[in-house]
Amino acid sequence: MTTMSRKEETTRRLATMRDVAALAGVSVKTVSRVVNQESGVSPELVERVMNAVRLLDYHHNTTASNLRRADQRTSTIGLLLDDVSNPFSSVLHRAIEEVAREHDTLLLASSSDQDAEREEKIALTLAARRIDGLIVVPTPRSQSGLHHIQSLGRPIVFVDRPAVFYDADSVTVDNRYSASQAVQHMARHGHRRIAFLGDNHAVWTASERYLGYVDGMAIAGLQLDQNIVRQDLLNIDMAQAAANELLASAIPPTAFFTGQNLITIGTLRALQHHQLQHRVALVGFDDFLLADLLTPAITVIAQDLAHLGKTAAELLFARIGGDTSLPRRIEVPTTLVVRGSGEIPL
Amino acid sequence: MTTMSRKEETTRRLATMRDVAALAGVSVKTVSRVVNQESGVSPELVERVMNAVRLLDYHHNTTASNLRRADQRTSTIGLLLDDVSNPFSSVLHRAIEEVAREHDTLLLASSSDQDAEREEKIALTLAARRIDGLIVVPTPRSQSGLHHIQSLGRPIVFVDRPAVFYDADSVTVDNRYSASQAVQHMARHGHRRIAFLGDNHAVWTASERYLGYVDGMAIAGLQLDQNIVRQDLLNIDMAQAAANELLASAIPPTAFFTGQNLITIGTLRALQHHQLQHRVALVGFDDFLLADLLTPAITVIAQDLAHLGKTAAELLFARIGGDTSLPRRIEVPTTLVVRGSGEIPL
DNA sequence: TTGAAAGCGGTACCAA
DNA sequence: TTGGTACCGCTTTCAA
Repeated sequence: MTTMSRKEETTRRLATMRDVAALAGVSVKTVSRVVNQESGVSPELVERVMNAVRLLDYHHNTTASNLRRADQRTSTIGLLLDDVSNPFSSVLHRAIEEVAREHDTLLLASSSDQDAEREEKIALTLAARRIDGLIVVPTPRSQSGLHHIQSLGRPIVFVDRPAVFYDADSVTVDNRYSASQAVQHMARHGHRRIAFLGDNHAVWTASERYLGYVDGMAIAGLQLDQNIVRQDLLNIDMAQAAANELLASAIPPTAFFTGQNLITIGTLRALQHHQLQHRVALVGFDDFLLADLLTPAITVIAQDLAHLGKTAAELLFARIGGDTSLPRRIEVPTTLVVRGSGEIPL
Repeated sequence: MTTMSRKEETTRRLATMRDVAALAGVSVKTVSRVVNQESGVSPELVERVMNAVRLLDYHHNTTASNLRRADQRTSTIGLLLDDVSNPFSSVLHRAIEEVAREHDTLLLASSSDQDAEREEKIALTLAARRIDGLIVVPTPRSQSGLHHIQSLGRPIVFVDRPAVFYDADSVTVDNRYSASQAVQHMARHGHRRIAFLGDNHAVWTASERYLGYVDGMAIAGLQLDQNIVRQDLLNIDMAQAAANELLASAIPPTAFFTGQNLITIGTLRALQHHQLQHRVALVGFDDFLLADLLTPAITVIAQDLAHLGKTAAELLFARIGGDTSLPRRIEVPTTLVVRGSGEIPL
């Protein structure tokens, strides 16, 4: 294995099929056949071509190949997430990657930061790269940007939030039902004054979870009190502040339902600050690492992200493969994971 | 905004520059100029071309464009991580994405699962796509696979672990020094019997951290005892079992230095199981969400992953931009975050 | 079984 | 300022 100097490498032109053909003394078409492992080439020629490939360190050029190819596939799909670094997105990413690998497909992953403008810009460059399809967690004001992909005729599957196009697929969880279950769970342990702390209400999941909270309160026969409802909490600190404020109020809640990961953590901080973590009940939406190691351990509604991602990816590849059946709206189930914090009695 | 039926879309051929040129009544070259925002086209023609673009819903084809382009850039870089879903990888991913965005470059991200064979396969398909460069967290037995990228003349930057090519750049943290600091920190609080729990010793970071542990013990004047050293702990459960065993032994350690995230968590579980979390000291390598919310809060050596990723990405883009200076081995500093668990006295 | 020539959708080069 | 033509590296088509 000889390693060349950087200069030599960048100077030298990469070997093409033409070069390989010349060295092997065959036509370009024959090289193409061998490289693509097509049948019907004599073993002798295969041998000669392969030798030339090794000698010249030839590397196939997918880009050029795709240009002329009949199916126009790039073996690449786009993945547009809120933020590749948050646990929700990255676990989803991994599940999708596994399915993609089975289809010999690579992922162009990007973070939209829930910004529709950024989403559109990314969609445009993905369209220019002629991706085979897109899996997207849409931003609240999505819509127009993703149209670039659709007008290419490439399928889109929406994840975590419903499709913004009537003819696209989506895979979500039943946020509303799950949330109502969480509230009823605490009501069953005697709580009547259950607070709701929620994310940006413009986000579909957040509003659905709020509706579920309302449902749950109604089903349990409890009075809704807007004084113990706080929405649009965008980070840990805001959640912590909101929880602190409620805990310090005249008639504090005896239980909390938190609509998202970071909000649960912020609430936890507030409870610890007031030394109330063993007296006030808490159920959070979304599981998180170490939830079982805290004292008390945290009861949560867990989404099966691996399932969510796998389902979305399989749906996308079915579409890429030519499945033209009616658009589907798939809902994957959640699980109430009982660990302690949600079972603290009144 | 009209939405077409799926059938119509897949049937219809996508508009090309030729189509746009025909409709606008100009040459293809003029369309190319307008689309690429080159100067020197009369405003009137720009207008006509843009109208045709909109009318035909023309989308530029990067793939075809790159084929003839002089610089042969694909505006895509590869990112090869252990596992896109683990927090370490995904935070790194995000930091790199930010820098890439400034260069209008997309990321093809993949998980190697520390498997050299998988790494090679991915490297090969990335090479075929003619990525502009690669950022990689190499697998323990890397080497040959990544050669595919190098022989293309594309730069590689190694992250978290040293370069396997003498002429490539790397960005790491000083694992050995940091680990020795952690050990000395606990020694300063009176501990003499400090256990080491480590990851797969074939992984460079793991072995460096073990060496740092040895250094730290020596500097603190403490005796090394292999009975309280456990390596090759590959997951939370193995770490938990190892810690349990040590805690139940005749002369248990009074402090633990854990070489990695999941090992810290496994050890934590064991300590909680034995109700020893307030009596046995613990410092872990790598910070993690909620480390500050546990009781006691966990003292850790934190890596600045955003800094690590940003540095690697900037280095890569410098190389892509033509920087041919000598290979660099950059080390970014770590921080000892004091939170409680590491300061439990003997 | 093998190869020659045309063409995929653009850009480079040079002439008008 | 605008356009014609060759050509990027590969696949397709069709003939030998």
